[in-house]
Amino acid sequence: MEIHIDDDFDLDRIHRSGQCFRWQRLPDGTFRIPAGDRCLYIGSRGDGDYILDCSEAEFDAFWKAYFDLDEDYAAIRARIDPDTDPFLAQAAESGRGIRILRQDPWETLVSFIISQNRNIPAIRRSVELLCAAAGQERRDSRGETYHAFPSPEKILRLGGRGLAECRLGYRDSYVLAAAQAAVGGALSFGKMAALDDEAVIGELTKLYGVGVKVASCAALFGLHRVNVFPVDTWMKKALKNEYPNGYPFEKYRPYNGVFQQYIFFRYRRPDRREVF
DNA sequence: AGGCAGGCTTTTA
DNA sequence: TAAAAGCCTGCC
Repeated sequence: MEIHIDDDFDLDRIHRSGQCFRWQRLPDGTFRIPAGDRCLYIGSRGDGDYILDCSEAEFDAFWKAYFDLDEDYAAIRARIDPDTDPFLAQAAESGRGIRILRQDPWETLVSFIISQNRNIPAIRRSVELLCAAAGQERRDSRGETYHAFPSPEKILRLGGRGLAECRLGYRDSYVLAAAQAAVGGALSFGKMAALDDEAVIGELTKLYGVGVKVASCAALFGLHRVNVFPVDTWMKKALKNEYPNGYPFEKYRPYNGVFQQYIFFRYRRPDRREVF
């Protein structure tokens, strides 16, 4: 099917924004996007026109929400006053087209547990190894195989020995603990719907191996808490350099998480070997 | 109590 | 050798 998108929407920038680790950019510029147990091919035809390999019914039922297409990101960017915050205005311009995807909470949590103390290529590799080891094998519309992201049960079944082959290092016990919590009921994303952002992060940081940073990423990218502002090593540098007198969180509510993505995108120095 | 140093796996510049 | 979208433990 084909769609037209007027609002900010830049697949390449979303791919490089560090919120998703399974997207692949094919040589022809098309993106292959495994998400949950689905896989989409989407390509730009220019002028906001896109071609997708799914039906309109599947687009309406899943991908429209996945890309957060009901949100007006141009309007969010317009909240920035370039005269009072020139750095953020510049960052938003460099990241124009980034959207906060509505990714699966479990997949997002595990991906960001895996992310700690690693660079993005290494994260991608481990996530793919995990999916290949424990995720259900499927075929996309081109007949290529891909693997769904494994459920907590499947990760438990894989066990510590299988996880070790995913090169998670010391993080494998964290992933296992999260899977146990999910199966045992201690971790329930459904119950978090009633909680405010702070309480959500409080719940997530109860998990072994999940600190404030990973919990913030899971909340922002997996639970779409768009006011949550993850602070990692890059953001620390950015805040120190650009906002020595403090960052105006109150001013940018309730979209602090969106602006965090612009700043992160502007500030992060990608590894030279990152192939996009 | 809350802050801090050191350790933890793996990979790559 | 150091650093990479960190977190845990132990010590003070």
